[in-house]
Amino acid sequence: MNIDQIVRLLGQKYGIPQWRPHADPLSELIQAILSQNTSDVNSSRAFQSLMATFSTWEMVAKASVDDIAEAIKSGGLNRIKAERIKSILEGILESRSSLDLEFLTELSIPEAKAWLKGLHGVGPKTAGCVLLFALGRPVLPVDTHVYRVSRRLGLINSKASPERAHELLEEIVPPQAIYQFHINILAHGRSICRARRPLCHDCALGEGCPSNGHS
DNA sequence: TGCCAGGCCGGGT
DNA sequence: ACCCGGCATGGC
Repeated sequence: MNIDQIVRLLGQKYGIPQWRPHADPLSELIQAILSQNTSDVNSSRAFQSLMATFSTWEMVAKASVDDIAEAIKSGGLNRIKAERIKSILEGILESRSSLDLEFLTELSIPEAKAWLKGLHGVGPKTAGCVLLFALGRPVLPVDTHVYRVSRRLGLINSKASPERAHELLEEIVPPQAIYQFHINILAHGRSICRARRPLCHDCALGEGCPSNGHS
């Protein structure tokens, strides 16, 4: 089963998500950091609380780690995330002199990704979220669902590391299909395809799911 | 109750 | 190049 068939089957099962602009790149970055290894209920509460506590990102940059950690407490991992958010905002202010990441649109995808990953606490998944959701670039954020389900479907070698999965999947998935692939793989991974093992018997991507018949 | 959630870093092999 | 512990709250 090739990538085009999988994209089509996912589309039949979950619909074709319509592209819509998300947040500005800096807000997307903060949201992505808060979502790291955290349920979306907890992380979105933390983001709302952060916005409600501080009126601007400049205020967050000047706040103490303790105060930021308190504001995002409901998200979990709050101490380490508060340190990362503060140091990232301070770093952007120092290097760019304003808290604005729109300049990333002028960079190539590899350049923009490298710049983001240079920030402490920003890995491939977080950088990918900023590039795809805020800037509309054809980059695939490989989170646990994308990683696990892609291996289950046989799209990539089950032994590939998460880092390697990023490279492999970006070669496989057509740029124009990345957004819907990401959205629908998450839908599939959150509902049906939840088991951690690489293959299973109940992963039903319609009749053609290659995971059918495995145990 | 115990396990897990849209990662990433630092230290060890 | 991998592997692993740490980080921490809220939901089920």
